[in-house]
Amino acid sequence: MGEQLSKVYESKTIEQQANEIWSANLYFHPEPPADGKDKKTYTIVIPPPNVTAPLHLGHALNNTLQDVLIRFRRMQNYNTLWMPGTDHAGIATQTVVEKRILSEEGKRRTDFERQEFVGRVQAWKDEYEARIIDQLKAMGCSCDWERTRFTMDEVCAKAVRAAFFKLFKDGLIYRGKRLVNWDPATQTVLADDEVEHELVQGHFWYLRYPLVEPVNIGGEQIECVTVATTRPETMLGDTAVAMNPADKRAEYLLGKKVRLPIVGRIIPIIADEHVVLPDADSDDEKARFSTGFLKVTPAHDPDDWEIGLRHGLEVINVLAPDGSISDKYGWTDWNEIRNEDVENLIGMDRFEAREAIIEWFRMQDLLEDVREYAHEVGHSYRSHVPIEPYLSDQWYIAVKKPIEHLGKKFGEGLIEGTDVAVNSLAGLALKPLLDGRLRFIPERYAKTYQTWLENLRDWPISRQLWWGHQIPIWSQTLPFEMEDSSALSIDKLVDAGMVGDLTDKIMITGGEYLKESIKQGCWVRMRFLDEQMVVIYVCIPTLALDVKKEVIKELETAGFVRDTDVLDTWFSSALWPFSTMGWPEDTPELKTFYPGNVLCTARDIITLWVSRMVMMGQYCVGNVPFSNVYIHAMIQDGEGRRMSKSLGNGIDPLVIIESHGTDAMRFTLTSMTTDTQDIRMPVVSMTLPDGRVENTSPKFDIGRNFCNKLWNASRFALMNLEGLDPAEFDPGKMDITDRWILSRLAKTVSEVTESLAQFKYSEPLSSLYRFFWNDFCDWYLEWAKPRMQNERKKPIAQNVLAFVLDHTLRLLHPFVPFITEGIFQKLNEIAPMRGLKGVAESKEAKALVIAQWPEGLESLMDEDAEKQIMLIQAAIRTIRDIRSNRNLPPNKILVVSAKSQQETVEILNGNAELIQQLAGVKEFEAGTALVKPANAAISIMDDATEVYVHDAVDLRAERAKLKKQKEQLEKAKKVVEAKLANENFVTKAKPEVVAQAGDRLTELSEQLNTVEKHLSELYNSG
RNA sequence: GGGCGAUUAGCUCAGCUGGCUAGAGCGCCUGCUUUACACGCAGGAGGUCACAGGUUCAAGUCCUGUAUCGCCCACCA
Repeated sequence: MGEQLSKVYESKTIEQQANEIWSANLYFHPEPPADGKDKKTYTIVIPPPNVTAPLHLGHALNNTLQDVLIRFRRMQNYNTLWMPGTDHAGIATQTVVEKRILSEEGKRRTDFERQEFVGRVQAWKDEYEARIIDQLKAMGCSCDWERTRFTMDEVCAKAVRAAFFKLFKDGLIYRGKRLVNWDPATQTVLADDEVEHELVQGHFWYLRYPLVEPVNIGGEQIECVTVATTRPETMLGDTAVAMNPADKRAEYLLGKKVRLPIVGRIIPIIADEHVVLPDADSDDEKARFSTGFLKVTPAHDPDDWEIGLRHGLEVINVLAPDGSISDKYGWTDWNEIRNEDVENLIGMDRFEAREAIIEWFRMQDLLEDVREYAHEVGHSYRSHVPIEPYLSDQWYIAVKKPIEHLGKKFGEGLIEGTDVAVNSLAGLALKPLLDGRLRFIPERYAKTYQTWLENLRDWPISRQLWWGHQIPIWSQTLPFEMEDSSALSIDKLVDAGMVGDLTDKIMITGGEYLKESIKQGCWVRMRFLDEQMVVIYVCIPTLALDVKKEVIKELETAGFVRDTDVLDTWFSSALWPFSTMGWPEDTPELKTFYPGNVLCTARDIITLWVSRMVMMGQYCVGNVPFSNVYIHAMIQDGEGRRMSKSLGNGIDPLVIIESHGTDAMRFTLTSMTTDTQDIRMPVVSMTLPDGRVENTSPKFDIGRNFCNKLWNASRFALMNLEGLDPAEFDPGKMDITDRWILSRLAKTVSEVTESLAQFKYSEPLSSLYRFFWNDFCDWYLEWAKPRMQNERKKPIAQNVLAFVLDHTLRLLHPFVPFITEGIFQKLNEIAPMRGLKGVAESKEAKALVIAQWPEGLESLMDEDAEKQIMLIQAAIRTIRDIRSNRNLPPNKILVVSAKSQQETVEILNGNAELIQQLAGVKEFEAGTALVKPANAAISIMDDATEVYVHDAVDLRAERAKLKKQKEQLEKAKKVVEAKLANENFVTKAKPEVVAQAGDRLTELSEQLNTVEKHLSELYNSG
């Protein structure tokens, strides 16, 4: 016989004890089945948290939701795997470490050797990874900790190289130009989300560009075209002037040439839809400022870059990395155009040059106008200087290129209504959505995914960082010789037999080592710079093997250099669902647990992450990585703002765990999870016992109150379960409250099971809440109290109580795992054998975490019992209402009678004891022809049952109450009558709806009659 | 600019295929040391479901428009 539950619920102790049980038994560590198959599996891979910082409340939500699913399925006997791990988060992590080193040591990244700096980041990662894993454990996450991965660990790194190699070999990785966000102050590239937009009070300068030959438009001689710009200094790199083909002036000006001021470059006037037509009255600010002529600077503006691509314009870069004007970084026509005016500008900072150029235009009378203009300008979030779009070479993945050898498996041609090939990477991700193999919950998010993929552009994957997967490519620029220089393309070379497999026909001096590297599995590609020079790229599949090390050594001896860039963080994230399982090896894990079942994440990374995982899962493994994508809400504060460090409105999950307990936190988070896109959580501060002041939310009290109630109800139950003997159970001896609570339990089981399977959280939890609190605690336990004192009734009540408690714990376990496990362990000690012999069994389990999920209780549903109890409850509420209304003290024992129709009378009399117990009534009697005692208070129930509480009359209160009731009834009756008088309603509405209205009218009439009768009696009696 | 969403009680939210006499928790009011729980028990007040039209026998629910708020994506000559 065990000790009872402690008087006070202490979350910390309970959490610790449960964690010990779970980890000692490795319950979260599934083995791939020895026989290789059969058991159904359920897999979730964690969205790996970034190692930049400890977890926040959003993580708590995200991981709680996953854990609910995993625990639910584990109890349903699935072989469940929840794969945990963390993400190296390239730029974000590198930045936080750089910041810390700068503030603590005053050093910059460039003060370190690469290896040394990476070591520093590694140290940060080790610290935060450990903290994050601890946090996840504290949150109760039932991850398979034995399989914890990190996106840059050896297993994942191998997958990254394998995937990269595969893409490279398939010709999907190429080198291309791209405008990046350049921070001239720190001289680094910034990701888009590191660019802060600030409203800047700037100017629009209107610059005149002289035409080479004047043009006559409608009798008017035009000497110049005027362009409007906010960044005049970029004009040095202009290579065209564009106008909208719909512009009236277009027919005279298109194809004409302009002499670019200062530079003297002759540039064409071209047509492009992108140009906004001028309109002084337009709502569109651009149209108001536009002259209809747009200077095109492909090297210094993203839009212009696109225009340049469309028209094959020259790209001239006039800036040095520090933001000064320079002829050294891609000013291709410098030698032809150089003149004194331009040379004067060289070396000037971009803003200095801006002034100088404006001044030049002013002097030459080419500055037509200057207008004030407020606009958003991207600034570096680090140095706060305006960012400069800067042209650079980057690695790309071709996402729309059909992959020939996948045509057989995935099909060929375009997906209907799109320009996406089925067997392109984009197609591989899009098709499963369209044919239903991939589903979003809520469904609306499928649209985000679909539009993104349909409009996808090639994926730039290189980043100029040190922290990340270094690109596994060695390259060298070499001279080459070829007779037919007009055919400079890889395809042509292949055709000419010059490249082939690249095994033995390399025509580059000293190419022997390439042969060897190819023999070792490397893949080689070429890119021709011009007619003499070619870049040779060698991709190495994996660096794990010693033999590859030798290849590398040879390559490096021969002058090849490894690319210094690293891969975009999302590249390794895209592989996460299978890199964690050991791909490219055909591991038992991969065979057993891939593809997974559900991915659970927030909507902001549907495009960045979800789509890419599907893409790479299909491409690398040949199947979608998961069939369901559950998108949960994002947590905001009470004002609807995102929780963030800078606003100081964040809530630390560890603080809540400390103050309210993990289960309370989980309860609150899941109860708030409906399919809305945001959840608001009012933030207030609280003082912890040790004096710390921290943010919290009153919302968490809901969870804490629930846990406290669960603890106490269980404590009470357990106190009454000593000596329980299932052999003493006899189904025939169950009373109506037993039948009722079992029926309610059975319904709750089916509701919870069904809605959990549909990824609902708030719904099953509120079913459980109602069942546990309102049915079980408020009614069943109260009714059971006296039975526990009765030796004859006790065994039945005990057995039902134990069964219901046992099942309630099982149902609640996915949501509040710790407290339920703790109580379950006690229940096992005090009442090890449970089950309702001949009615339902309760499968034994050493621990709740692996106990069987309730099922097959349908036979316990009992409409008769539910109907009767509902009536009894209504009667009790009516009596309680009178008591409260008439100020009858709670301890005053009442005498009550009731008048009703036969059926009701029988139910009430048959259960008089139940009414007496919970309404504080000493005598209760119902009858069809009872007369109201003169001094009785009366209340009329919905079914017109009249309840008389003796010796409690208060004429004034009575009249007021009945009068109010009468008014309400009359109003309601009128509505129903009007409905039924409407012929359209009677003929067109569904028959059951009409019948319902009819019943309702009868009920209302009866009630109203009764009320009126008593009302008139009251008046008659003075 | 494109897309997605929200607007229901003082607060945070349910209300799914139209049938509603619109619900829950918190907060508020009244009463209560009822031997599991005051993190509790019993009772109660509180809503022209953002606004304007429309469809329908019937609209919180469907359609159109307006307003306000929010998010994502693109962009900012």
